Amino acid sequence: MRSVAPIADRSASKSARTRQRIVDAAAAAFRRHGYASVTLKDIATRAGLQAGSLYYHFDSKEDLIDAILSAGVDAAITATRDAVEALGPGADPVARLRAAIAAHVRVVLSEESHASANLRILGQLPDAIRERHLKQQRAYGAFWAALLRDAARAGAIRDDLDLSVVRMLTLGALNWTTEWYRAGRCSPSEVAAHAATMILDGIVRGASPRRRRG
Amino acid sequence: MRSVAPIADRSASKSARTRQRIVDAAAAAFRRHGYASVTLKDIATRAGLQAGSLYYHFDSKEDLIDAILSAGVDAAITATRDAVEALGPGADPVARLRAAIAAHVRVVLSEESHASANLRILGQLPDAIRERHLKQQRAYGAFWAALLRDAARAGAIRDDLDLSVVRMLTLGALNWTTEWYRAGRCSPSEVAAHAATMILDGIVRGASPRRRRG
DNA sequence: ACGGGTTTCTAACAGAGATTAGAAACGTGC
DNA sequence: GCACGTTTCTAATCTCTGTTAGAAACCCGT
Repeated sequence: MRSVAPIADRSASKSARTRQRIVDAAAAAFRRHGYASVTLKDIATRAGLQAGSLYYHFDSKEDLIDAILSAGVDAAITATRDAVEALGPGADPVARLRAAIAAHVRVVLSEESHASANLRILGQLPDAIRERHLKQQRAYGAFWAALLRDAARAGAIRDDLDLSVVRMLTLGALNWTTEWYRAGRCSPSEVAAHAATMILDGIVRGASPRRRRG
Repeated sequence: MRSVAPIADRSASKSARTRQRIVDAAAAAFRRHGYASVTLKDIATRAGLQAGSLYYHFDSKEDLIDAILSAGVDAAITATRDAVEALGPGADPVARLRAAIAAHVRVVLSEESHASANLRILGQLPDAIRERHLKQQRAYGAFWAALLRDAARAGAIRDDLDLSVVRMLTLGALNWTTEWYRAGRCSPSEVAAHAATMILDGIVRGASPRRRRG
């Protein structure tokens, strides 16, 4: 029997800790090599186990993927919403957008969260798995749509734009960072700042009024 | 023996035409399903052949991938450079950027070119294959770097930005369109226009001086 | 030290996919 | 109608991966 497997903390059962180790190993492998080239043997080795032992913790490879996908989107949702809400209820909608952009970049580039592995393999999953997680992703998309809508209603956004296209382009710029960002040359925060400037104010010289961060 | 296989046109040998059919089928499959979930049998079926017959035209699956990758980056390079050069030598550097953005989006969203398949599978390839094509991709990156550098030298770009970060964020926004764009709701040109506006001028209301297209 | 539940290992199986060799079919100039 | 080079098919091989069953090792309270 498999244990109930709550989120693993220090006091958790051995099983829960091993399970977490497996998820981490898998996420790390996926982040580096994509979905299909990673084998259960790879994951097990990284986690210090034999391939067959994974089946004590997960019913199948798909089950393992599911765990990572959920954790990843969850991390993004939580991080972004917290960052926005930390500004308080009456905050400037552009400042809220800036906070969301920064939070998204940070979580996507962090190694601990599984958001990066998530993005990396999203496009590679069999349709069956992807559909199982569509709802969660839609929720995240709706969150961003609301951010943009509020900003537009406040008159902060130019009115010649289709907000859903803007949203996809924005998230694209942010998500793609996982493909090229390597620690060292510049920090995730710097990337986030660049992204916010570019998306909100544009790269062309010529003052757009809002430049300071909230 | 395999024939020399030039680019296939109508007058080409039967072999060359079949080869092209295979490449097209493979690119279409990759664009839809990613790299590893596409089997040689799938590709062969789409091309109207048996799996084994592919080996008359390609030495291996990797060889086939290589053909698609080269064609894809080639298409992007050609399309973008042509669009920029069509503006003439003395064109406004921001207009050149706008043209490059539009051309990149168009080629990436076109079904015929293999650029979309290319992007889709880039992150999923075994390292060996990817490294073989790094040089070509670097060349494309250098082209964009030059576009941005010229614009910056002309004083058209705000000076608080790291241009290589801007470049990656920009290409990210454009490349990610392959993940969400579906024909119907709006045209690739509209997406391109939104991307250019967002990247160059920002989405926040408040006049940035350059809005008209070249 | 013992016993029972928990966790991991070992050694297999089944299926799929890339690849190959050789046979068949095709097409074309004579 | 034939011979020969080209193109495709068929059937088999070989390797790899997910998966499973059962044996071993581990852990811990008594």
